[in-house]
Amino acid sequence: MMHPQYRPAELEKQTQVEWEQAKAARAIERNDRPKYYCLSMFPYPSGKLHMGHVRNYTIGDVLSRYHRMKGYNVLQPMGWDAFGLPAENAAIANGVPPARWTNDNIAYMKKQLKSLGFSIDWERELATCRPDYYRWNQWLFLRMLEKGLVYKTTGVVNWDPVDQTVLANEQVIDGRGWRTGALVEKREIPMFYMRITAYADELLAALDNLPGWPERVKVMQANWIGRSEGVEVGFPYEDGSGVLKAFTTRADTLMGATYCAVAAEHPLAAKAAGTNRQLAAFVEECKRGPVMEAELATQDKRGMPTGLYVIHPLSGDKLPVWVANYVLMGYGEGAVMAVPAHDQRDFEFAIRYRLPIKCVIASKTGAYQDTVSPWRDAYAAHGMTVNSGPFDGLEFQAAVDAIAEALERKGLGRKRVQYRLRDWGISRQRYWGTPIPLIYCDSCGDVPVPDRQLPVILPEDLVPDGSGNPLAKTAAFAQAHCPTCGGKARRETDTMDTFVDSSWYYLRYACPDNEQAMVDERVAYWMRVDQYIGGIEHAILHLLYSRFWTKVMRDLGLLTLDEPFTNLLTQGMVLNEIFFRKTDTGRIVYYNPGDVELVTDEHGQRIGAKLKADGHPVESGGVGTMSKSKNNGIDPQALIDQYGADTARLFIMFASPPEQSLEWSDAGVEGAFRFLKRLWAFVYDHREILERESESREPRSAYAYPQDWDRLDPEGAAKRREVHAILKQVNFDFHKLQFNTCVSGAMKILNAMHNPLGFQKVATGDAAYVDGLRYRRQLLHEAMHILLRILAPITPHVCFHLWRELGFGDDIFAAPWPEVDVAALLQDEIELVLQINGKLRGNIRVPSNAPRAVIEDLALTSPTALKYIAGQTVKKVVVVPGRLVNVVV
RNA sequence: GCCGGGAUGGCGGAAUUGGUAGACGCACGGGACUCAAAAUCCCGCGGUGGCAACACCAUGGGGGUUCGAUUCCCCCUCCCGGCACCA
Repeated sequence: MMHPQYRPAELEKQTQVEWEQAKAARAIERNDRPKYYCLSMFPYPSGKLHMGHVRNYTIGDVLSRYHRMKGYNVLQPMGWDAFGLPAENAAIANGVPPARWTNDNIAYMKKQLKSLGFSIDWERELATCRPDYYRWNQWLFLRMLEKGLVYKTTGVVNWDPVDQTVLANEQVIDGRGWRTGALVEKREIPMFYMRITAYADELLAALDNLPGWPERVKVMQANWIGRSEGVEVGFPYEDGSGVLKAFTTRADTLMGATYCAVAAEHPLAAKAAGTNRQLAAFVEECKRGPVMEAELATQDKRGMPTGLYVIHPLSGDKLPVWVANYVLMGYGEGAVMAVPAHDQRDFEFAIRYRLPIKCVIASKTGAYQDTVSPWRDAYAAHGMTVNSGPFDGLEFQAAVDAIAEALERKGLGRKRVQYRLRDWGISRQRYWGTPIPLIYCDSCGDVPVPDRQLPVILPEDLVPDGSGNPLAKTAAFAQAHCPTCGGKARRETDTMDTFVDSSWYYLRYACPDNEQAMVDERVAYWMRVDQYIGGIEHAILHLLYSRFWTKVMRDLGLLTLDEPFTNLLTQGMVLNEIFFRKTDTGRIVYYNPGDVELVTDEHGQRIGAKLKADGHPVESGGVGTMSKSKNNGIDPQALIDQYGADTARLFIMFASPPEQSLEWSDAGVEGAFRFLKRLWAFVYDHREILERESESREPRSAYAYPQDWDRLDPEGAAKRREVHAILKQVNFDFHKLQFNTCVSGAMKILNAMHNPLGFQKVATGDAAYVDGLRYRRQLLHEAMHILLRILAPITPHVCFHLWRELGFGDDIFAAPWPEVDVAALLQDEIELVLQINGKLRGNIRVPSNAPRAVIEDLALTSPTALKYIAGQTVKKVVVVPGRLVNVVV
């Protein structure tokens, strides 16, 4: 018996249990149909799902279910990005080991994901904090070490002197440690790096082979890699003891170089500081420097002479070498040739320290030649070389070529490509991560842990207290035997960056149970990921590292892929309004939108907002991403509890297209709920007709269109045309991933079915009427058949249930995707828009197959056209087939 | 500063990619049902003028191409995102 009311709570629960028992989402490798790997970025198990997760995974589930119905063999897996800092912070706060906190969170969030009805193959679940996963981080690390793709060198970290611990950038607030408030120092410690720069060229070039990625992500990656072509110039030291190397993209200005500048960390600076106390103090000050990158860009250009000189490679002039705070050690050679006339930074520096300025590039108008003064700027644009001896009179490229060639002849330079991208430092002085598999022996040195000793197990019972790394204090972990000599040795206590974990998890879903190998032939079956869905915040690092990792594994012979993700969808943020009040003391207090009521005028236009609790006004701070600090979050669980998963999914998919930001609206949620109630009530009201119609059909022909549709009455035929036109549009929109209009299409079909058996010509007892009724029932049956299927990926529970309730079949997700009956779209007569001079003036009806001349004739002789043409001559008639006629007079 | 993306009713958003601007939903107004309210259902709903038929205006602002522009081109304003002493 069908219940008259839509009651999502029990319906969804019951449906989920059935799906789980039937293993409906299980993915099995098979070759009888194309595969579709649909991947959503796995969550960090922070405690409970937030709205961003719900949106992300709803998009993934809609695509998965849609493709299943389209006949694809779909894999939709889920796992946990389970290592990382928050677990350690929770441990510090609550005294619970990170492992337990993490596992509890995973259990809770998994339950939440299930309650949303996502068709996830849980048999493939993985968590990066489990040894059977992270052992392969260690294993591949060792392979990369063997290949020279991992190396060890010193790196700079943020050091909290009170806690004696390393801080992540986000733990440094205004230059102080987040817990202790102590001034953070920069420290140099040995760290492991992955040589991502070796792949810079390929990572950049291959972006062109990713048509399924959003343009902005590709641009962001390209900027991050930051390729620039230039020339490396050697400036011999005055005493002949060596050469100072500098990289420049403006070799055409080399003849205008009047000094050289090096970074504070440059060896030359250290050398000069050895004999110069003042300089040593300055170098120290620069090294400490501002922590925030933004401050770096705004600070004054300052410097100090080293007292050392270099020789200009082409002119032979003697140039002073300065230490300057605007030169970065991390880019190029950590040294620049300074051309004040043609570089704004060098210009400001030269003005400040009264260094010579020499113009060697003339502007097109010749205006920028010799005149240089403190109140004008450097001329940084390209131009013609002047004052450059043998290189005079050349345009940019010619000048660069000539100068590079001259340098090369002297062995003091060559053309070179420089990248902004730096190698990836993966060492973290943290507990909750993958142990780096290395052992330090006093007699044998750095010894990699042999494969047979993998995994290096991370102890799970430690409780960090915020000071230092607990691994280092745990003898059972830190003490080890040297694999080579067997003597006493120390184990590496640093762990890996969690970006390592997420760089290859999508491969492991294909073979999570393989204990013998990192990947196997099932990876070849499922990869590449056909659709990847996640937040734009991962546009650079995660996606770049994953691409890098894939290429490394390819070069190690483990994969045959070049790229991991074919199509990428970056979903928009979930926003909500921000409400606040300023207290007397000027402090801002935020109020949750759920506790705020809008005040409207008599036209329903909002004029303000007030707090429900006290009725006093609150101010609106516009909309912003849902966050704890702004107190504008909506708990998905409360939403599911109140309305059910289908309503939550429907609202999220309907409110805006997936790539755009989504503004929360309680009224919108109500609207989505109302639609599902209306759908339920409609099915309830027509269930008997529909069931009877189902029974009258051969099961096999349930999806095929009968041949006798032409006996449908004209009004019914129009409705049927409308349904199929909507279906056509919905198919197009699903293909575009524009789900909001897919929902609107479903709504339109229900609206079109309003009063489905109503006739204009009511002739009771008339045989024609009875016959007509039969076709109307058939039309209703077909429309519901289509409606439920296009809505099923979005609101699976209710559609699954109604499908069965109406006797359409046992499992809607085993039904094929509905196809447009092109015959339904045909009409004898069509309506064209009639324009006069491009302005809409009316409509004309023409036979659908009318030739152009007939259409023109009908248009020109129509009463509307005659009225507007009156007395004027027709210059031209534009006919757009099937759309409009434009008469130009 | 450089790069990228936007701006459409009171609101979220449509417009088959150059062809009826405002689909669908929300909000609001009117009506039906009800003793009443909620729920539900029906009708209306960009602006201005008009009793009306209808006319004019309207896709951030200004110009252009075109029979026709939300869509293409140029300039400007504002908003969002990324990068940023990158030599």
